[in-house]
Amino acid sequence: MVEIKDLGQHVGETVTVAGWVETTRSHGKVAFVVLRDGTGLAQCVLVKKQVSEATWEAHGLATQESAVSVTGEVRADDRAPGGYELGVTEMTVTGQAAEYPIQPKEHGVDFLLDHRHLWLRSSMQRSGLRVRAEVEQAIHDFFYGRGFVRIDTPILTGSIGEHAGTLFSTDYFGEKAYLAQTGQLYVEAACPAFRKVYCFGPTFRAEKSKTRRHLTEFWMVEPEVAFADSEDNMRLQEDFVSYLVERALERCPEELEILERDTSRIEHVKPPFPRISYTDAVTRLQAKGSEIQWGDDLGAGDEAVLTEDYDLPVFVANYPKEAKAFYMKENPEDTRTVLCDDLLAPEGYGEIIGGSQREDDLDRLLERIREEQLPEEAYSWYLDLRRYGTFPHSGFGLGVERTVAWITGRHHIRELIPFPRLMNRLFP
RNA sequence: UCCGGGGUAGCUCAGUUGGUUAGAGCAUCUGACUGUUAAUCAGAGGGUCGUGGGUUCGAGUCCCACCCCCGGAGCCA
Repeated sequence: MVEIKDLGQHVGETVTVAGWVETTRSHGKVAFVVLRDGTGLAQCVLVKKQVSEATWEAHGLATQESAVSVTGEVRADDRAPGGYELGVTEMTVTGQAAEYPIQPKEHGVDFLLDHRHLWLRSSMQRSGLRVRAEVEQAIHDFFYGRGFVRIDTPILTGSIGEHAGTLFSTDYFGEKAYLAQTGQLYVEAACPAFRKVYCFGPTFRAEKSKTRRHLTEFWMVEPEVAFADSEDNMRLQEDFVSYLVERALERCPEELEILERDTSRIEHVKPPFPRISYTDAVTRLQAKGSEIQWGDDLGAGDEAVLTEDYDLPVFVANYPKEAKAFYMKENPEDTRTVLCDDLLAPEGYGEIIGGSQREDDLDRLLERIREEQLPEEAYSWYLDLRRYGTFPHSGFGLGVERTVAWITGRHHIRELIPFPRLMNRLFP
């Protein structure tokens, strides 16, 4: 059996391909079947006089998305999508499809999400998910190439990452367990073992967010580097994000074209990215008429205003302590703030990275845990990391779906994960 | 949780100041056609107008309550 992507190497030969019917067009004595096999599309041409009765009848049974097996001669033809077509000698329907719910036309989002298991077959969805897969591979390649060790962190966890209110809880043999909302604390623990580590997996947030940027289950990659400060951290981030964009451009040009992505918007994404401090950002926003006060976290509108001046992702660094998580290191140059950064993607895609230098001083970390009224016992093992050879270290988390949404130019991140979990959607 | 929009055929939608038997396109089925590109043409079947109540001679349309969906805010990646 031949894969459709290789048809060009078999011109003049008789081959067999198998796949699913995208559309059929019948004309009485000649019929066209467009076949998708997962590697490409091929137009199959049936001429009534030249095929058996069984094969001619098979085209009538080949309803949209039926699985079929087709044998025929490969020939080059400009009229065929892809440039090659199959002059059919034999076709059999191996899995006839019932009336297919998704038609080649506009559908509502709710309907499509109800049929996500079928929607995956559509060309835009195939393209978006293929870019996702490429970006995920690029993530591994980037870190592997730089000597990082991958650490798989637990999904079921007893300790808490950041804020208790946004955790999913579940019963764990009579005890309460939480679905991880970050692997960070665990990669910090692995840092003294391997120096440079990262985790990559699903994370869970029970936030009641209904926006195009939110999922309750999303994938995050979180590197952690020993002896790296906040500046080193941002340099790693811009190198990393640039590499992901470059890989998608290099290896998914067809997918980006199907997605109608204007690639000129991302082709120049290369280090360095602009950096502004939180304090400067507030001044700038106030000059533009924002009501924001120093100490407030940046709202979605503020982020949009800040990014509109750039066509690169923008770092906003050193937020007020109160707006950020307990584990971030105090900024020695302005103790109201912490050494951290958010990376805001252009074109309104929002925050794709949150990173920071970690607090490595035991007493200050303890103080912050108490200030935030977090359960101290649950963090005893995390505090041990400061007791036994504490060291400066930094890391960040990059949201895969938001990043891929930006790279592909898709409006909503739910299209960039195979089976999105949203506030009101647990099926399929 | 708050603000805004919406729910009519399998799907996407139209439906006038309340008025006879609720429409269109696509999909499905039947027929015609030897080169289509979301083929075209002719015909057919297909409806609990989100749910419950109310006003009215008469409600898809007006009123009340509830359910569900979408978008945004907050929160975050």
